[in-house]
Amino acid sequence: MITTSEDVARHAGVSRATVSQILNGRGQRFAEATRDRVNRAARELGYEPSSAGRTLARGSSDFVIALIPHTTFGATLQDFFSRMTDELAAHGLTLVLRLSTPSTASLGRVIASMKPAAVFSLTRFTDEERALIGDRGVTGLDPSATNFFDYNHAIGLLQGRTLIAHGHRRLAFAHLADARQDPFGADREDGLREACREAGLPDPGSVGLDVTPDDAERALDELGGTGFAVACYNDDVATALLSAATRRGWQVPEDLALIGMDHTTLGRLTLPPLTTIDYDLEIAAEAAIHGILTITGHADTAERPERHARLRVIAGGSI
Amino acid sequence: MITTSEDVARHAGVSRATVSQILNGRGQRFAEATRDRVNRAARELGYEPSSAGRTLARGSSDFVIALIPHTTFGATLQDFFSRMTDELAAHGLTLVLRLSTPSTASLGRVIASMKPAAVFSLTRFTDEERALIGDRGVTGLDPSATNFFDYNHAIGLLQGRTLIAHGHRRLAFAHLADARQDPFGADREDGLREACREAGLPDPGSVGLDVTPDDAERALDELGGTGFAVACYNDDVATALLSAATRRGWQVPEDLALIGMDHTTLGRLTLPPLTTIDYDLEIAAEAAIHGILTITGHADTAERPERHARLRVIAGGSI
DNA sequence: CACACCTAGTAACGCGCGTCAACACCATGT
DNA sequence: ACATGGTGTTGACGCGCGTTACTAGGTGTG
Repeated sequence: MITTSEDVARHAGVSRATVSQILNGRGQRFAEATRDRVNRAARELGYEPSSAGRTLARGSSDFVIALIPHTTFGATLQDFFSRMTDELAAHGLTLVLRLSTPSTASLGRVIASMKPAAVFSLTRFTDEERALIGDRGVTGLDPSATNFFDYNHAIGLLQGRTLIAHGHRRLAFAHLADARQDPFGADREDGLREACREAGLPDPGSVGLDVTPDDAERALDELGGTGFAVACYNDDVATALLSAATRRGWQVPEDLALIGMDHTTLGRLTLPPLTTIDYDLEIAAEAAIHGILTITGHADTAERPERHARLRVIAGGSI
Repeated sequence: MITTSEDVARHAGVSRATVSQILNGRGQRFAEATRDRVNRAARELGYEPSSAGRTLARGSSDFVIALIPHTTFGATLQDFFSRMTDELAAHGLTLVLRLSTPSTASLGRVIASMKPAAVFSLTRFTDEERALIGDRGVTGLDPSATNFFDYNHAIGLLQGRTLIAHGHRRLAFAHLADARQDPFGADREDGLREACREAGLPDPGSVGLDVTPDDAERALDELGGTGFAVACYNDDVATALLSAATRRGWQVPEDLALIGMDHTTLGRLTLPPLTTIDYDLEIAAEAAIHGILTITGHADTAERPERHARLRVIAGGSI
């Protein structure tokens, strides 16, 4: 049931070497009739080269490992990876997803055994991870390698500027308490801090919370009363704070202003609806894809997508 | 930088065949001293067998492909797959995640080239998928193969019984309108229908909606007025309906009763908090893992986890 | 006619590994 | 002295593929 290049060769009446070359782009050297015969045979037999054989012969596989952050994997991220999967597949690369676990041992084993063409992560590699990848002779791609998809600073900055433009002057950033869930938090808070500096405001405060009624209330206490404008790690955090504030009888945005991030569907359902930031993953995906194709030597054109992050403020009623 | 079994052999002063056998459990036949030398050498050199070589020699790889449904990939599912990753790794299997795309072509290519030990899916394979997998001589595992993790019928049933126990008599099921996002909907509605039959009630109604304010309102209209008790596909759907009902001035649960599913954090934040169902993925994970180990011939013990779904109703204020 | 030079295609090798028949060695029995 | 039976180890093969040196046949050139 499994078709090998040998089968294709026999079926086309040529040698295996011929098949291999024709199917791998080195086909100019052959007569057009032969090319056609081979291509047709491959198609008719449903031939799909064995990844293992190919890997062995070439020294590295066609797999690209994407580390997926331990954060909610909503529709946006799904589309992102879905897009990447298709685009890379068009270049013969197979995207494979791995949950990024705290223990790097498992990642090390996978990299060593898989010999991926590249390792990709939306979050910055830890030093451990970087070492692991480098040691195996694999190239990694993370936001630090290119600024194309490091929008997190820009996100915090935009949140800050938006709040400030609305006249808010006491700013704070709300993280997710669980650090694993908060992979982009530090960068975003950085951005917020920069916005404060620009406006001559003191550095923003910082709280961390779980998305639960109780912990949101605690976070409100930690913040220290009303009058704050909070840039939230994401819409879930904003929703939790909004809910706690409402229960407490605070008016949003008068007593507490909130700006979220992600433009989630649930964020549109609150009262007031959240003001939030929309993040164009389309462009980020393009950048990531281009980066990977470059690394793996598949980049067809030298042109690189120069467009920058397209962040949009989605007006709600929470600031 | 890459260590091969040849290196290990040289370092331990034995042949490659010896290394291979000792490292693959066929080591009883060797002297203990030799075993130790080989194991130590492998450890010192950080040897990790090449997946490609192994695959080629054995005919099938150590990869297990998990198709992840096109639905929100929240903390629960993450934990589920995280657990599977670790557990399978302990048996030498590498779990690899793939987004399940509508087009099966891509999946076919991946299966053909990867020769996975198994393909796993939380949702039932489509006929296309099943054919694809079978043709390549790969075994698949989906809920239909074992009832261990097909809890969806049970979920709908429990939602129905719970609503009925609270005195509700006009029931309906609320799907997500986007079929891709609603992979478990049909099974759950089935369960709800059974609950209605049990109680001698007419078949439940059925609506589909997007999680947006406007579409939730439309769904309320489609339902046809107040007095319904709605079993929702998940907490997001319930939240959308709750939000729309509140905006419309309906009282929950008096005018509209809602029961969700998933016990999401955001569902705890609404007013009233959602009554919902909690799903013990731990047990489902065990079942799935056991299934895969059986398929791949790695099952160490014949004992199979006999425990059944542990579904719990989480009391809120919405029914 | 000898020679160089293309064109079209192939034989042969090695990638890293698992497997198994075969072998060397030694102790035991006859 | 030789056969017998372990025990411990290895040589050699093949998995499917990409690659390279090479051959066979044709086409000019001096």
